[in-house]
Amino acid sequence: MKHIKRRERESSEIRRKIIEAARSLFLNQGYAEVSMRKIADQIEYSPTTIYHYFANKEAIVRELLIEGNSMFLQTLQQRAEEAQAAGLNALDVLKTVSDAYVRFGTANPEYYNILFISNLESVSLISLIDSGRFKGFELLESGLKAAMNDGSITQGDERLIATSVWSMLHGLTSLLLNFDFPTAKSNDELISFTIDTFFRGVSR
Amino acid sequence: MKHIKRRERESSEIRRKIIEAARSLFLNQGYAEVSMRKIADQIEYSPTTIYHYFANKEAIVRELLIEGNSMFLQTLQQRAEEAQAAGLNALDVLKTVSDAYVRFGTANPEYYNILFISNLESVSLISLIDSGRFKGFELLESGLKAAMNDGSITQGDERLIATSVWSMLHGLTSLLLNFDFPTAKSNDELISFTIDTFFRGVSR
Amino acid sequence: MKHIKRRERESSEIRRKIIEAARSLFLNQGYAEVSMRKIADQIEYSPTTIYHYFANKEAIVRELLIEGNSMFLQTLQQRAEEAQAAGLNALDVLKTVSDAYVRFGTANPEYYNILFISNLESVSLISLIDSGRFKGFELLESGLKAAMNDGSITQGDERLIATSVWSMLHGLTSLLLNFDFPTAKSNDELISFTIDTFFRGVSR
Amino acid sequence: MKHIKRRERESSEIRRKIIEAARSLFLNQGYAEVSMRKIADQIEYSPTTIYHYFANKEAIVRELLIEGNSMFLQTLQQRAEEAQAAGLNALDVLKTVSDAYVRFGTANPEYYNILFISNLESVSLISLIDSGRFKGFELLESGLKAAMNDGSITQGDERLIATSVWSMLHGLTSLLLNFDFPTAKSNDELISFTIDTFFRGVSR
DNA sequence: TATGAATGAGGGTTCATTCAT
DNA sequence: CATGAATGAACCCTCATTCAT
Repeated sequence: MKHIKRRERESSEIRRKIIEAARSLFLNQGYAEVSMRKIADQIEYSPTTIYHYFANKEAIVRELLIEGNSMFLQTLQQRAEEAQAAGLNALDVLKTVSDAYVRFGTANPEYYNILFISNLESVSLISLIDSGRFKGFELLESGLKAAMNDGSITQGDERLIATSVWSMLHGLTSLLLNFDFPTAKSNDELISFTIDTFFRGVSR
Repeated sequence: MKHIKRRERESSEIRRKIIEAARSLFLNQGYAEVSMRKIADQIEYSPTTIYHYFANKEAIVRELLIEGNSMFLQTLQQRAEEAQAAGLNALDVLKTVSDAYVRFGTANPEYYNILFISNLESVSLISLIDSGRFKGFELLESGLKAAMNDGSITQGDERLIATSVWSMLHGLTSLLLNFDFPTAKSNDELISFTIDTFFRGVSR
Repeated sequence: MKHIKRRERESSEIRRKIIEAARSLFLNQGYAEVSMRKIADQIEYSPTTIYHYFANKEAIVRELLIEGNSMFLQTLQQRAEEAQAAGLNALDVLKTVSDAYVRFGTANPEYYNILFISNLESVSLISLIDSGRFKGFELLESGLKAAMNDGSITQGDERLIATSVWSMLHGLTSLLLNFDFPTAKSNDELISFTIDTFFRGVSR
Repeated sequence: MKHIKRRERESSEIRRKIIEAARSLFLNQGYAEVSMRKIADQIEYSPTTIYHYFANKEAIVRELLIEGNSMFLQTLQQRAEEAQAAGLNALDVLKTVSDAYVRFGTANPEYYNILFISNLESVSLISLIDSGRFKGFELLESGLKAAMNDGSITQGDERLIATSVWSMLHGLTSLLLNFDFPTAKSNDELISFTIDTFFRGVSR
């Protein structure tokens, strides 16, 4: 009985509305500035109603975080597989994934920001350790290892290099999200130039 | 308030205390979590007193932003001059400045975060356009131009490259600030590895 | 609700569950801290369901009060009868009942507290006048009369003496319930000492 | 400077009003039913104002508790001293103090209830251990010891006897507070009868 | 029968801010 | 110059309860 209850509630339309409202509000105003009332107002329900679907404010962000993380990871993995299927070499696969990282972040600012801004104790803990923010990291590490093995990049500590790559990608994404650069064209250029430059730096 | 000269007010000791308390609180708790009362408590004055020195909460952040920006720029410029005085070539000067960027950011998280996190309408606007966050950028651009001229890096659009460098540096700083990496030693490694890698990518 | 006979509803299993959950919750958390939702959660039904069986929160307490009162009375009567059957004299019967009073109270804190703490207007009114909290009192009065008649205690206003005994017993119970006294052994000692002392005071 | 601030605030008239309003509300409605808003309404100030004088709701009860406790103790001590000064023997002093206990409780129901009902973690802890609810108890113990020494009551474990006396007194007070007994006259009778009876039970 | 949906009222509390002194 | 007093608005959240199904 409980399962039915839960499933029904999880697929509820209102639940969806709440999540969507929250996503857009969190994006535009930040976690602290978003109140349950604001979410309620946006979906035109009473604040109390929200508590039928989520235990508290944090639960909403947690859901968004998990959702965002899962989408993020899925996107990266898919792009990686496509690239491999297309016969790209390890280095080009890495570049493709890197590109996908930045593009996901800039295309889904609401998720990317939640993913990285969350100061929420429980959320951070869960997410960081548990919910696989590092699975994307592992993808990176294994990609690097493959590229080292096929000789396209120099040998080295793959954990260090992966962190370094991540820094670059996060910086790119973050800047693109937070500053208005002139044109979309220059964004593309910036992304590919930065990625190319970095990987040229570790290439043989 | 009327018969006090502006200079006097600005150099007041209490004003200093407010700024310092705010800086440390913003750092530890984030903008949204810091209240006027908390600042007042910390400096052991009444909340009202703060309003003698600042029109409102935002004015405090604005001041911090300006202060932080100025310190940031000064630090970068100083390091650049030192490096030039020491006879380093253009590329090494660039690397030195880059290193200084990350180190300032990680050593002064209170400023760096305010500089970049500010969702404050007026602050962001002012800061970006007005208060010269781009002066640091110009430093970068001119450094790159010099390196192109002396042939240590490849020719290219210096605006694009500067943005790219900035991305990398911001990503590094941001990650170092927001995640706990194992040891300080690995931080140093990460910084120099990333910077070296990037510049190797644009080197001849 | 209409086509169900009252008896059926009253003997429903869910009804029982509600009462039991409420009893234990009231005990552990106090009336004000217990919510319909908490009761519902405990029995794994929806809050709404409770309203099929009870008009409101107060009705639940009222029921508990009546139930507790009946159990209390029954226990006291049974002990009195047992004591008489065992051939104890009137004074010893009184002591036995007194002992039973305190033991019931400490063994069933959930009932005892509801019986005496209820600030609920309607509950208090009903209970005091209606629901026979005084039947226990009558038991006491008749026991005292018997002891006066057989000469084991001094003559006197039995209503006054009964109230006095009740005070003592309530005080004992209340203290034992609300304060943690060192050991169970000392509890027994305290009970028998107090009862003995009091009755020695009215003995011939 | 801080001391002045504090002293001024502690002697503030509004603070007094808050305490008085709270005292009467707590008495009539119980801790849980009393809200900051209700207190505020009663004194015709905004709820926020209360927070200028008390950190939170609990702090108000704590103050009442301490105040009540101190008054209670003082009353008992004073009566004990008076009795001794009047040349009463140890047993009569004990009876006088006992009488004073019940009379204080019934005359100050708001304090007595707070003193004994407080389920508040911190309040209970402090009060029970710290704030001297047991100082009254010590008074009792030393009174008993004196009476044992002068031979007016039987030898025995004074801790046990004191607890027993306390039970009786608390029971009396509690019943008198919670139930409406017919007349004031019978209250007096009940009190003296109960106390006399008990002490006759431990007399030689 | 039992429930999911929904809410208005109210809970304690914190906030930035104003104003008279 | 600094403050104490005061507040309205908002915060997250829980409550008992109703109603249609």
